[in-house]
Amino acid sequence: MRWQSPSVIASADTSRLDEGTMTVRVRFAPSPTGFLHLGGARTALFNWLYARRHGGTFILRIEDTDVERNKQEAAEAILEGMAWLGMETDEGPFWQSDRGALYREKIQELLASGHAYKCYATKGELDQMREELQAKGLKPLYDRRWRDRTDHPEDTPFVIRFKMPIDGDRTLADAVKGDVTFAYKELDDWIIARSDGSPTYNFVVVVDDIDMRISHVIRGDDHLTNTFKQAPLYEAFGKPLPVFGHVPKVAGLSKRLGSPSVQRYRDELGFVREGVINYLSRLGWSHGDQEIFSTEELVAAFDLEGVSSSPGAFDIDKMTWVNEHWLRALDPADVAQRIAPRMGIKPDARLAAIVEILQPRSSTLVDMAAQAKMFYRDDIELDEKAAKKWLKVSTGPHFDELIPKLTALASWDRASIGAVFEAFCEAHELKLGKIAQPTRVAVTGGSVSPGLFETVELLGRDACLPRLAAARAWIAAREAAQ
RNA sequence: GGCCCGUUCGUCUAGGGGUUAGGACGCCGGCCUCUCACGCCGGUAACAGGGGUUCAAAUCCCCUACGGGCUACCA
Repeated sequence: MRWQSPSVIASADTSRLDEGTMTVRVRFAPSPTGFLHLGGARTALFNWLYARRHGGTFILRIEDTDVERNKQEAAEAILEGMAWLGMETDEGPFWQSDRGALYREKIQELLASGHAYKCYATKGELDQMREELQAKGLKPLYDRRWRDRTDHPEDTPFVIRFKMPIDGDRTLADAVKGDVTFAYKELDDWIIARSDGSPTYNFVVVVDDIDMRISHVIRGDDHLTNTFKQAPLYEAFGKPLPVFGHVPKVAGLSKRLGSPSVQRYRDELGFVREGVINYLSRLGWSHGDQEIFSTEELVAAFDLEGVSSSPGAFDIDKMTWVNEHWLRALDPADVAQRIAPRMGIKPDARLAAIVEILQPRSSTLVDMAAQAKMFYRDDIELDEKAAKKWLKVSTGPHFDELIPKLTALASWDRASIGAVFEAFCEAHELKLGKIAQPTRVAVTGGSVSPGLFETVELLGRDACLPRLAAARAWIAAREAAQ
């Protein structure tokens, strides 16, 4: 509980620091300028987990005030991505574009209470002021020239600025970063409403967070300094500060290409949601040495103290490993449901059985679907290298003996099939490999596949017997050519 | 430039005065074995640098370097 240092309590709402009694209300507030990428998904996840952990409320707010840059399909993709990951929202989505009346009302309130004022300085005037300050090597902050003026020019455009404290320090107890101190002289009276009357980002965030009674603001650490602009605003409204937790952003998510959407990880790369959730949760958060977490385990274990204060890098190899784990842990019938659409078929018991033998050797659904296709082909092509190596003339007699026995099998199941091969090996004092590999090549065309007996079983009698006969013919042809 | 935040194996991280600095991914080697995988066993590899404080520093303090953020009538 590093945020409970005495110097800090004085500036924050102490009642909210008591985990036992407070009501947790958190939010994820994306701006719909792009799709939901992994970084955003992680921020959403931390909030969602925190809410679930504490029996709180998870709120979704779409920050679409910048009409120019917003795209409807982006907002929909964000919603869809969150739904896929299983992060259901308790309230919302709320759209900031619907909330203009509230913002206008709050701006008037601040004007009336004297916490904000109209600034009639023109853009040119401001530019000149900044240039002069910079020429003197000073920080280009607004000089508050209209803060205390009482005259109001007619027909002159104005912006509305918030009266920030002029000096002094502020220490905020960040739940992730610890105590952070900032000097007010670094900040100026920032604009809360533009000359067209529209409210600015830092203002609407606070209005909304107050209105939605947000108790914990868990967001990217690019907002850390914004927090010091926002804090006095809470006080101007006479409201307590929420607990802030600034999470370091994820590094290494391909900047040039833009980071891929979660949908791409799902659709093109074939990751399962359990794997994505598990990987994302562990990127920048840890719980001892544990690597594998089900969503339920995450809900039980997640806390802000385990969040690292330094940024982590995205690593596709580790994400793939986590995904492999979940792909194997999932019920085969469930996985069959997930890969069937990728293969253009309907899931059934046979596909589930195929999934089961592919689970230990698949990294992703894409990978698994590709391997499963082998079981749905009408014919095969013998791999030349494999055939040359394993379909030796000497194996001809082996096939002659095995084919009738397999043909005579009453039940085409892996145990019965295995028994045929084992009896054969015992009778001839051969290692299983001597006959398993030639058979594998005969029925699959290549030298790599899941276990032979399962493969033969699932390929089915109708596929295997003709293929064995064809391989026998191939050997005969080879013999004749010698 | 100013301010804020950060820096433990290649990567994710544990550890917060006394540890052979632990785990995981990756990589390498071995075992298992009908192939490929899975699994199991083992190996590789880190406290950014410099000063302090201390009997003792990866852990506390300061400086430097590097990385990131903020510094808009963007969000």
